[in-house]
Order: sequence, then structure tokens, then C-alpha cells
Amino acid sequence: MNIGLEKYRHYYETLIESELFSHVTHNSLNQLLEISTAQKWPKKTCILDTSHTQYTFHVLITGKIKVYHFDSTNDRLLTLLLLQDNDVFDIFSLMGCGTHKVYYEALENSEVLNIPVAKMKEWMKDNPLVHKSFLAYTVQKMNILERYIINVALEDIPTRLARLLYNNMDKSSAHYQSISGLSHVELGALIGTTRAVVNRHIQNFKEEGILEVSRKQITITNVKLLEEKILGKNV
Amino acid sequence: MNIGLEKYRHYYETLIESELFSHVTHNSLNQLLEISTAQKWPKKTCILDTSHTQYTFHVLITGKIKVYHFDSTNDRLLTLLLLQDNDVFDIFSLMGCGTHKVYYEALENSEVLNIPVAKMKEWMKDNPLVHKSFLAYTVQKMNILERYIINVALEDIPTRLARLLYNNMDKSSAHYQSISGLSHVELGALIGTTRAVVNRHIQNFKEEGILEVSRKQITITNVKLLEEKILGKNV
DNA sequence: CCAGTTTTGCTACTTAAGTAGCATTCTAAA
DNA sequence: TTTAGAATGCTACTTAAGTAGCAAAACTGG
Repeated sequence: MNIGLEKYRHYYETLIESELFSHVTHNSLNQLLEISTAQKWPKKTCILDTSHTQYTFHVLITGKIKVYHFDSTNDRLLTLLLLQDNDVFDIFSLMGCGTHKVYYEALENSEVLNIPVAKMKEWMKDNPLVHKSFLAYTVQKMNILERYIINVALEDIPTRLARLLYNNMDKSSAHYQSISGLSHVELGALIGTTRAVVNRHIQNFKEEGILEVSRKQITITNVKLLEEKILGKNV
Repeated sequence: MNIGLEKYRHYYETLIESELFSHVTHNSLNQLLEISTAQKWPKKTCILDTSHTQYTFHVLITGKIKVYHFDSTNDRLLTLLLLQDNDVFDIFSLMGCGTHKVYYEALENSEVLNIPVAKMKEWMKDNPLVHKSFLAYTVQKMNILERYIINVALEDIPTRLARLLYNNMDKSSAHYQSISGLSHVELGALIGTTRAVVNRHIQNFKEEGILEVSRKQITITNVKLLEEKILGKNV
């Protein structure tokens, strides 16, 4: 990346805000940007070639990207993580953890930095302190995965759906909108089921007065009832 | 720990073998042992007090410990990880990741080192390089959790059971024994179901000639058939 | 504005998983 | 050696989840 460009400032300021790079010196961060190339991933960009993320490490600057697994046996998708600003991927290939069979799709127009894995490893060798922040970051993600396992293994689908809606409620707006822009297929992939089942339970919730729906948009009309769906079944 | 003791040598040699501490200098490892106390956890020892692991970091020297979650709604256990030699816990509390609602149980007579979290953090500050090996370690565990999610969310129980048996087959012995010493309740906790369902599928497998059972012991009699249960459904 | 695609809503059906309960067998502690 | 508890095997039943398929509605790109 030509760090003389105006754009460079934007990336620099995003990274320095990130918990991953906040402690990195000005010089080192510049070095990181020098081995980076910026790329735009328009909405719906898919990375289905696992070798790409195997050799290129990414920092998500803006946008939203889902990490998902595809099961060919029953033609089902499972979203493992939603990546947002300042997330990085793929930490598995960075640590040489064999092949990591996941795919990526930009759910919104996104901007990413591309860094060759080999160069990233070198940079980390020169900046050993980042291992600490990467460790903290990874542990946080692991915590999310752990709760995901517990949800999928022990809770029924209405509970999982309710929790998904609850956790993604936009409490700032007057009307509690949730998970904007995702279809029922996407919702199913997020909780490990199919669109038909998601739709069934959404209709049930609607009848119970918990929410209202319009296309790709869910509005929670009764937060208390939604909470009750989750509570009494562990928080 | 009084590092003059004969026992000390045993702990030292175990740690230096571990990928987590192998690069640590002799002096630093001694310092680590000085802030450690050794403890025996006989088989069936349970740690149900989450505040214990919140303030004490552990290194498992020998034995086997399961990390599990308990769901009070439906009275079910879910085993998240099996810890073995040179595993450490709990990395969540070490990284200050809030409370981590999991319990521990020694499945075999185990020997652990106890290290106060605050002292461990200090020691890590003095030995910043360990962050790198802890990162690699954590990423490995995260990989296991990720596959766990995929299994539980997308595969049926016969497949999950078959995979569990397959992954735990003792290929060294002439007779392929698998998961020795665990009851059907434990097997259920490992794949996210109940003992009744585990038993049902074990009986099916038995009829299909895949395995033979005796109390707390399963012997695989036809590995190929077992593999077929898993394959064709992603590896 | 039209044509084609995506998304949603819904019905009917199949199947797997979960639940309850009990009898038998095995094991370990008194 | 006895006995209480644990583990297993099994039956019958209930319920939730998955599947298939179709039609209406709502977008989107040309």
C-alpha cells in the first residue's frame, strides 16, 4: 500500500482504534500498512476458495462478513461467526492450524486489508507484543463459540431464535428492530436450522404478539415476552 | 512450591515437554513452579465452584479432566472439552473474560498445578513470549470447538456417536477399544444428547455388527462399517 | 414497467429425538 | 457376603424438527 495516499489515514485510524493494534507503535503500524493492500468487497462477495484465506490474512475495516460452513450432505449452511469492524481473519491459517474449511460472504459492502500470511507472520515476529492482544481477541471469540455450542446442543429452536433476536435488537431506535436485512435462510444458518422451521416459529411469535414482520425486517413489539422465551431456560 | 523437593523435577520435566512452556528459560520455569502448588484430584473430584477457577489458574500434569456445562432447564450435561496432559485451564479467567459458567470433573486420578491468576498474569508479563504459545494453543482449542458446533448443528446423532467412537479408538491394541471407562450418560454429554438415545444407537450399531459392548467398554469389531457411518456425511 | 428472481407463508407429511418408566445386571462399599 | 447404587437394555409414547412442494407477495434489473 502506498502510505502516502489520503486513504492511508483512514486505515491507520481504524487500526489504531482496534484493541488488536492500539498499543502498536506508529512506525510498526506503518510497516503493517505497507505490506497491506486495501480491497473492496461489495455486498454478496463470496470467498469460496479456501486457499485464498490460507495465504492471505485479512483485517475487516468496515462492513459485515459472515464466516460459514457448508454441509453438502443435507445442503445446509451454518454461520459460525459474523465479522465486523476490526475483526481479523483467518486466525487459523495465521497460526498454521491446517486447512480451515469455511467460506466467507460479505453481507454488506465491506473494506478489507489483505496481508500475505508469510509477511504477517514476519511482522508479528518483529512486534511480539501483538501476540498478547491476539490472544485476548481469540479467547473472546472462543467464548462466543462455546456459548454457541451450548445453545445448539441444549436449547430448542424457539429459544435459540428468541436469543438471536434479543441479542441483535437495536435498542437505540424507538422501535426495536432486529437482525435487519437477513432472510429466513440466513436466520436459519445462524441458529443451525432450516428456513421452514425459522418461518414456523416466527409465525408463532407473531401470533403471540412478540414481533411484527416485514420483508427482511423484524420488529420486536413486546420485549418482555421475548425475554420470557429465553429466561427460565438459562440466560 | 518448594522446588528443592524430588517431586519438583517431575513437574519441571512435564512442563518443559509442553508446547506451552518448551521455550521458557530454566529460570523462568523455576519461577513459575515457585508460585505453583501441586494438588491431587482423585477420580470423580468435581469443581462446581466457578469462583475457584476464576482466581486460580491450573496446569494439568497427568490425568483426564472434563469441562462441562450444566443446563438446569432440562437437567442435562454437556461436555465441552476433555483436558489431558499439559492442558491448562481456565484461559477465560486468565484473560479476564468475565465469568465462565463451566464445571470440572476429574475422570481419572489427576495431578494439577494451582497458580493464583494474579501471579500467573505477572509471570506472563515477565515472560511475554508465552503469549505466542498460548495463542497457538488457544487457536487449536478453538478449532476443536468450531468442529463441535458443526457436528452438533448439522449432523444426526448416529453420525456424531460414530465419530466420537472413531476418534477415540485405541488403534494400538489388537482389539479396537473406544472411550474406555465412560458410561452412556457421559457419552451423551459428549455429543449433546441423553443416555437413552445413546443406548438406542449403540444397540443399533451392535445389530449392524459394528461393535460389541461390555460395561463401560466398547469394542469396535468392524472399523469399515463405522467409517461408513461417518463418511458420505463429510469427514 | 415488465419479467424473472427471491422471499415469505403455509399445508401435509415423515422421521428422529426426547421422555418416562421399569426390570435386569453389574459393581463396589459396608 | 450382602446390599445399595450405578449402569444398561428395552418398551411405549410424545413432540419437535426436518422435508417437500406450492402459491402469493415483494423486490430488482433491464
